Amino acid sequence: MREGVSGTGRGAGPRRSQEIFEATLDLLAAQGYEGLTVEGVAERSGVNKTTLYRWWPSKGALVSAALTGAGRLGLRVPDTGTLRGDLEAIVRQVVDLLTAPPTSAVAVAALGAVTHSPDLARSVRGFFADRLAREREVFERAVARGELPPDADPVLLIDLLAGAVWLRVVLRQQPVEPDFVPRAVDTVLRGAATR
Amino acid sequence: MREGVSGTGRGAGPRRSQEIFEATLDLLAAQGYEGLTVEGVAERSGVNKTTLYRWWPSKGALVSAALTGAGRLGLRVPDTGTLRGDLEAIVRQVVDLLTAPPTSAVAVAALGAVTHSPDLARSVRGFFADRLAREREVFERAVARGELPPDADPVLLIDLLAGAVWLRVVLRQQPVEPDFVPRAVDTVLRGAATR
Amino acid sequence: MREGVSGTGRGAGPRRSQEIFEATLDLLAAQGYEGLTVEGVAERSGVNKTTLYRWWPSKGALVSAALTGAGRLGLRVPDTGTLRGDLEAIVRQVVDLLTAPPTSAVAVAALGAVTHSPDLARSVRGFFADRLAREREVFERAVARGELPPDADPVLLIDLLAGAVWLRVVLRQQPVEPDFVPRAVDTVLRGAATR
Amino acid sequence: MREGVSGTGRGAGPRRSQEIFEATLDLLAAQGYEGLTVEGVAERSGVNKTTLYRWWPSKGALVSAALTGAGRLGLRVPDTGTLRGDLEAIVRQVVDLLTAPPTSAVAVAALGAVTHSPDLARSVRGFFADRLAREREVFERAVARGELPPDADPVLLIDLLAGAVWLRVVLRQQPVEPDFVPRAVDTVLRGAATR
DNA sequence: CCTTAACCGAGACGGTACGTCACGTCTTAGT
DNA sequence: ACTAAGACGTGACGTACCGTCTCGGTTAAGG
Repeated sequence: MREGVSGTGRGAGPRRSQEIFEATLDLLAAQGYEGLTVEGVAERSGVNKTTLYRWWPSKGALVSAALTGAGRLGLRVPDTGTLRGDLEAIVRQVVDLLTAPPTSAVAVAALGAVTHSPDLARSVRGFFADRLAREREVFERAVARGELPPDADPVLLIDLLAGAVWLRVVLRQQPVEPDFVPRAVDTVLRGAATR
Repeated sequence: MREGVSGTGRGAGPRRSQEIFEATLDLLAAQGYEGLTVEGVAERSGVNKTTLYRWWPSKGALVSAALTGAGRLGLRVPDTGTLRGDLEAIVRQVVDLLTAPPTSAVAVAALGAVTHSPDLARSVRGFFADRLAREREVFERAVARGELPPDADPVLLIDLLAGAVWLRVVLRQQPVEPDFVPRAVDTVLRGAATR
Repeated sequence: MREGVSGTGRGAGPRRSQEIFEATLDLLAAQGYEGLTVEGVAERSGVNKTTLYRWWPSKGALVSAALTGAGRLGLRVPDTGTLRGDLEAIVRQVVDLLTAPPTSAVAVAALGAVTHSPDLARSVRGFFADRLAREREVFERAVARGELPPDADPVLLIDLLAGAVWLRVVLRQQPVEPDFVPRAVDTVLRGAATR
Repeated sequence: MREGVSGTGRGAGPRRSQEIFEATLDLLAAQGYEGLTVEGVAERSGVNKTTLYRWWPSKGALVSAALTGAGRLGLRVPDTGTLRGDLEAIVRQVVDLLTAPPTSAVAVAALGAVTHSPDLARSVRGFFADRLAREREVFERAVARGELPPDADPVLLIDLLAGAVWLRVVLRQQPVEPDFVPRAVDTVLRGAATR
């Protein structure tokens, strides 16, 4: 008896999805998006190359599925009692995501490959939309507490903060000093609050 | 500055550098970084593949040289009389750089390829350092005018603003609404000024 | 005639044998032996690939069965009253078999594939044995009529004539001129009769 | 010293043509035409697969070149003093070609693959044309000796004899008895001479 | 009519080879 | 001094069929 709905795969994916996803992300982390090959994933995951192509038409689609299906890159929504605390926590998470192994390699490679694969781009859009949706409650709490005017734009704040981290870490490749997080949050927060 | 001594190539480049650079950037714009091939550049620029390899060891190095050598992607430092005006001009330039053809394709491709090529990464770091150096005067004028406390951090402000644009345009791939620029500048500026 | 006992399949063959055989021969004629694929036959005959493999272990076996089971490639034994006339009729039939559409494609492909499949080779051997057995009566009549010495070797005569056709049509790929048949028969016949 | 015109290959072929041709024919003999793979030839000849494709667009073209370029399958034109003797020698050569290892496997495979590859077919046509041209002198001598009427058709005679051998050996796969050769020659010769 | 055994469809899979593309290296010769 | 021409080994691409397996239906014969 194959308990539950359907056992191994719920009709959407090969039998060894897990091994495949893990192999994909491992290799992505190790060699970057360009260095990632479908053959490599096949070999490492013990699956035949044709099986991969049967399910995903391109490298981008495979990586995209691996990111979604393997559940790394999660966001824990903080609740520290103050908007400042919450934002600092969020920004710190972003910094960690992009700099702390082992996630960083995957995250940077995946996000950086947005320009290379429409499939991946779609997936990344979804990733951000999801994040934003979940971060929204932080701002709702802040508005309820009176820390933020009701017409403040959470998306803008997050874009500013997360964008700064990306620019610094990935594009300018400059280390993030310890006081970067509070200073960034402080600047943005004042601007938003004194509206 | 390449004027002076020799015209064509002063010992540091093949004879048809210009054609090569243009072919490189054209193809980069047309097909992205991954789709760009050395063979393609050779063919389009009418130069032999061997010649390219003689001068640049990798695709990244070639693109990097092309970006520097062809002088696209320039920044005009504004002077509108107010910090707000200057920042808005700068941010608008960034938005244009990433969204307005024909530069946008090159810029996005090149910056997005930072994760793929150390050579390119170095080049991009230089690009940003150069930009920041030239933008500095905007902030000096603002301090002189009293619009900004002397201990404000220009780099942080630029990172926030430019990073937000990148995140929105490239990673989240959401169109930039008309009022994005003033709103972003306003938020950051208040935060910085009320320090 | 397969009526009688069971109609569809009397335990020796899949239910849709006819469709399968026809698909096989059609594809054989259209694309040659090498171009013929089991998957193609499956698709065209509306039968599952597994079913084909359940009944025939190889392409050769399938083609072989198709040739036997579909009853194309028949030989009508002539009786013109003279050995010369009979032989000319037989040779002409061979020429037609190898050159006149639509049978020619199947015949050439099948016979030519003898070198590729033991199964097919066996089948072809049977085909020739059958032909020879039925042609034998032509020679018996000729002996009875005194046109041929009783120790003449019919097999040799047929080999010479049919072989010449094959060599010319398939190996040398030269068109068969109108007077080829009488000239060939004449040569062989004189040789045999003057023994 | 690379004597003469151009050394290894006279502009028509890769550097290791010989190894390639030999590998091709060996594998052809060992596994037949269908079993022959380009990758196999590449591996065995120590040459890369792409190199093979650079020079020959298909398996047929490769085999064809190998047959021509390696000079196996030669014909020695006999001169025994009588037409009968010459023809018997020729037919025996044909029998040997098709039955005696190691040539037989190559010959049968190559000739049998005529139905599979236009390239090969062309090559085989050339092979036969060449043979016929060289065999012609046998018949000229016979005419000069008065053994054959001047209007006899050598091509027909050869087609009859060689065709019979092919039919028997390859298609009917029946062993060639010792007296087959003289009997076949005798039959054909009487027919031709009593013209 | 109902069972039961033979037959079939579907879908996934590991595997081999295909023919192609671009890589980066090398040699030879030419300008 | 620089370049053209072009052969080559190499790795990966994405595809086509191969032949096999498992599972869950369908048929249709025969009690």
